[in-house]
Amino acid sequence: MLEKKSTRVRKEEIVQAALEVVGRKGVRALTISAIADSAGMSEANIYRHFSGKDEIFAAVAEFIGTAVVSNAAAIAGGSRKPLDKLETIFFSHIALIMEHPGIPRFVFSDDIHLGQRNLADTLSVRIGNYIETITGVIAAGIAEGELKAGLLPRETALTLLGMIQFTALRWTMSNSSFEIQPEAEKLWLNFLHLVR
Amino acid sequence: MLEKKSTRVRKEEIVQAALEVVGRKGVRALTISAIADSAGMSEANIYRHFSGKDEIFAAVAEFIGTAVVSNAAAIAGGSRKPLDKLETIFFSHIALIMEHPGIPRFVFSDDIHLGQRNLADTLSVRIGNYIETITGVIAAGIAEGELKAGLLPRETALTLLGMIQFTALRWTMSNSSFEIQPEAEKLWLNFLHLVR
DNA sequence: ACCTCATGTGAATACGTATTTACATAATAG
DNA sequence: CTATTATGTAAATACGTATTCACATGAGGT
Repeated sequence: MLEKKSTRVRKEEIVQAALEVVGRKGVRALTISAIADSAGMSEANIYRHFSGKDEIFAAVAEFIGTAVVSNAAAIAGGSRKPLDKLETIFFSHIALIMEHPGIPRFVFSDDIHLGQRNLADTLSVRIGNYIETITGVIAAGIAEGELKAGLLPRETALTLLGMIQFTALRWTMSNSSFEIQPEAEKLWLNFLHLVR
Repeated sequence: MLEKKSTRVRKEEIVQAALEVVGRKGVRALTISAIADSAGMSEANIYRHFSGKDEIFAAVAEFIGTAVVSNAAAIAGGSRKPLDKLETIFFSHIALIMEHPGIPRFVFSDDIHLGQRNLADTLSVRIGNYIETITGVIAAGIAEGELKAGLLPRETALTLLGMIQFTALRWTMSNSSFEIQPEAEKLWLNFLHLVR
C-alpha cells in the first residue's frame, strides 16, 4: 500500500498530476483514472481528498490563477519602464507555458467554458483582470512616450495577448514540434517595431 | 419514419448538425446522440451514411477548410491593395466565426489535436497555408509602402491571426456575451495604427 | 403491379468513466 | 498499549457513448 500523507499534501499532488495529464493528453483525457495513474495512487484515494471531479477542476484553476495572474500583477506593479514590464510579462508567460503546457489547454478548453459554468466565470474574471493589468501598462507607456501616441491601450493589450495565445496554441497543436523561444523572440521584436 | 434522402444530402445535413452542436456545446459534447438530435434523425441512420465518428470529424474539417482557407486565398489573389485585402480577410473571418461559432472551437480543440492525429496534421497544413497567404499579402503591403518598412511579414501575420483567434476565443468563452462586431472594428483600427 | 435495394430505426452490445461501498492499515491521541 | 481516526484500496454500481444487428419501409427500375 502507498505511504500515507496528509490531505493537504495529497491535494497538491493531485492538482499537479491533473495538470500533467492535461499537458500531455488534453482536457478530454483528464479522467479520474488518468489522474490516479499520473499521481501514482488509486482512484478511490482521489475521492478521499476531493469530493469529485468538479472540485479537482476548481483546485487546478486556483493554482493556475495564482501562478499566472498574480505574477503579471507583481511585475506590472514595479517601477520599471512600461516596455520593460511588458517584455518581462511576455517572456515569463511564454516560459510558464513551456513548463506547464497544461495551463493554456486548461484555461482555454471549451470543456471548461461549457461544462463548468462556475469555473468559467471565475476564469473569465481572472482573464479580464489580466487584460486590465496589461492595458494599464500600455497606457502608461503611451503617456510616457515609449509607445506611439494614438494607440488604443486595450486593443493593443488584446493584440499582445492574442500573439501569446496564438503562439501557445500553435505550439501545443503541433505537439511541441518547433522551438517556442526563438519564435517568441521574433514576435517580440516585431511587436516593438509595431508599437513604436 | 423520416423522409428518405440520398446519402449525399444526408452527409451535408450531418456535417451541419455536427457543426451546430460544436458551436452550442463544444467538441466534448459532439456525440452521435447529439448529432442525431440536431439533425433530426436516428443514431443508427448516421452510421448508414458515415462509417463512424472519425469520418464525420474528417468531413467537418473538410467543410471548414473549404469555407475558410479557400475564401482567404481567393481574396488574396485579387488585384486590390494589400491593406484592403487584409481588411476583407479580417472581417470575413470574423463574420464566418459569428455565423459558425463551431468553427474555431473545432479547429482549435485539443480533442482533435490529440485524439485524431491524421486530422490534426491536415488542419495543421491548412493553417500553415493560411499563415503563408496572409504573410504574402503583408509582404506585398510592405513592398508597396502601404505598411511601414522593417516589419517582419510572417510575425505580423501571426499577430493579426492571434488577434482574430483571441477575439473568437473570448467571444465563445463568454457565451457570446459581447458584441463581436464593434470589438473587431476597434481592433482593426488599432491594427492599422500599428502597421503604418 | 412487383422486386430490389438504398434508406431508416429500435434494441442489443461492449466498453469507459464517475462515484460509492466495504474493508484494510497505519498514525496518533489517550 | 489500545482505541480511534485518517488514509488507502479493490470491487461493485450506475450511467453514457460508439457501434452493430435485425427488421421495416418506400422509391425507382422492370
